[in-house]
Amino acid sequence: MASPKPRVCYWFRTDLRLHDSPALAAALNLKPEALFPLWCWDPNVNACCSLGLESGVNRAFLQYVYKHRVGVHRFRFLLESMTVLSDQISAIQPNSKLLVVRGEPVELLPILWKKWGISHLVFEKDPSAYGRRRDAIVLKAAKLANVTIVSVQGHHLYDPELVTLKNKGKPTMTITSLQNIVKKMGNVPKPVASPKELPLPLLKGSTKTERKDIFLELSNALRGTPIFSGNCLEGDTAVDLNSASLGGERHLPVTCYETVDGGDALFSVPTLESLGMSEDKEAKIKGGEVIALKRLATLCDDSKYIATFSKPKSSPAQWVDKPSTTLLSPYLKFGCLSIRKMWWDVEEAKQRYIGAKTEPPENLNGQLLFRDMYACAEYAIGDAFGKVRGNEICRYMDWNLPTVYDESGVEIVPRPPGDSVSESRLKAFKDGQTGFPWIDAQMRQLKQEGWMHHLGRHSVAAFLTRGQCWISWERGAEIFDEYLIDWDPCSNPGNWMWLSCSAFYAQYFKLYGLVSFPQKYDKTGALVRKYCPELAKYPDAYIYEPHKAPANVQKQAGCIIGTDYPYPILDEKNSKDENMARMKACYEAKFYGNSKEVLDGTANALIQQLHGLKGAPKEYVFPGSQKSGSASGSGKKESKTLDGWLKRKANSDEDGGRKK
DNA sequence: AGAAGGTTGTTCAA
DNA sequence: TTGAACAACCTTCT
Repeated sequence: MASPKPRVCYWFRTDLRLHDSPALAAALNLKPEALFPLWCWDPNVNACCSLGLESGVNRAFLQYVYKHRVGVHRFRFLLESMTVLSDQISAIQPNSKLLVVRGEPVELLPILWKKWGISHLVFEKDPSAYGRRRDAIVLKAAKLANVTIVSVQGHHLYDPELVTLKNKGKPTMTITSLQNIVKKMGNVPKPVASPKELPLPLLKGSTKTERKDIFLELSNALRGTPIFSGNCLEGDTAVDLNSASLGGERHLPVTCYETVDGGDALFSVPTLESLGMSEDKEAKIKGGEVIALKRLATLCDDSKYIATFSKPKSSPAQWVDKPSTTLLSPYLKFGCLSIRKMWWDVEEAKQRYIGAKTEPPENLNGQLLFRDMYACAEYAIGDAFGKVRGNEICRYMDWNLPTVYDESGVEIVPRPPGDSVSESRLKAFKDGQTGFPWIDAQMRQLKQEGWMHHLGRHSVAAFLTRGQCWISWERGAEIFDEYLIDWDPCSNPGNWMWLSCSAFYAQYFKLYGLVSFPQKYDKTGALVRKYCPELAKYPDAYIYEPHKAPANVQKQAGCIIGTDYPYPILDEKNSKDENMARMKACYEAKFYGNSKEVLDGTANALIQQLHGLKGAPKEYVFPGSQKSGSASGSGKKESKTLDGWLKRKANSDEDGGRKK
């Protein structure tokens, strides 16, 4: 007896493209009689599917949701990418498009399978810890529903699962070790052809031919499907999980979950307004496969640029309008651009160039290998990769503002405030108000554009953690998570651990200067002038340290430090010297995220015996500054500092007592 | 066990 | 422009 023809649901998550999609090719190889291109818009985290995150299947998972922050730029980029994808589908098959359903994947998919008569669910493998956990649940549901799941690697050069297997389950901690492993796995697979045609998303036995009728029929089949009740604004999860971190950016009512299929606009892509945010017309980095491919092609036309690219030499002092790097990371993140296509197009352009060429790890494809390295390390470590606690590769430091856990090891969300000096430094960092123009310009660009050059990320990450502020890298990673379009669950924590010398990198005596480093690339401070316009008229000599400018220079530049631009929040050199000693102590202590002393809360006391520093950092008052009228809020009263210190001390005593 | 290497520091002297 | 001192970390390879 011949088996019935497959009816395939293709679930888009990490792969918003049609070109070089091995998973989509696998779906079409099934020769399905119907193909449903699906996107599940998750109510708990909104963008969670694409972000490789867990949906709110139960309360334990919601813990993760609380921690997740998505700013307006990433939402916008995602919606644009979905719209372009839908248009690309319609360009091949005018009577099909991206079918966006609003609801929990785990709840909605079984309903769709049944009502649309689906036999196969096909998707690109999501190797992140959360993706794996979500897909394991979907797999169970599929077994019950007798639906076959086909999952195909496509988000990385090599399958992190296979690399980890070859590495005996260990995380890849250096780029050379990754290179040695993948050398034995053969070449990066060549891109597969884009589909020329797509089957229609027709119900069983349907005779519909008109576009609108087809979608109406699909919608009618879903009639009576309960609207997902877990809207983040209701019930006992009554925290607007994203809005809380949007810094007031959300000011419209969230309406995107009022229907399962988008109502009259059948299966439409949600609008930014329906997420409670307003349209951003100034946005420079636009989503979608079409722009991604065009950008890659333009870059590859310049074979000299491709063949001689060297990351350490690319300038972090050039900004998003004319970056020294490719600006392709947002497209790789959402799968608008296939990483294998990029790899081979870059190789081809490199072949074309005559002359001295760069090689991995410094060259472009070397950068792609780093992305794989972090993905493989995350695969081996699992959930703990994105945090300190429980993370076996993450060296433990007695950071200020650590993530706080209750007695049973559950994260307390939202995080209780830490010492007031560190809290105000963290806020100044996030807002680009530290009084260090190089840091402030980078951070303001991040917030404004959703992007920062890789070496700029290095500068600000080192500054916030081991360099100056001694604030936990988890706080910095959260800010990046909120603002970066290209935020990735592997690369971002990985790089924060790198820069804070928690993992992957250990030469803590090498540190970026807040003046020397940017001066290497640009003595005129163009990036500062662009993103800190109040400093635009400062002479080059003071552009990276305006607080050193004499009063008459400040006056002439029309920007008085302490009034129009903040005093530095700390002394760069003093904090650097102190923190190097702290790093030495932490390295001596040899605690990791999974050490007993970390889990039982005794690690800090032991480390502090080694470096001799106790309590919260002292408020820094810029020498000669007036106590009043400070823009950065420096110049707080001494008693307040002492207050914070006492409070922290009381807290830590209590913690110690409780945990022993 | 010891040496070499590690994508991407700074400062100063020659 | 190049190289050494700074103070000395880690992982990987032999």
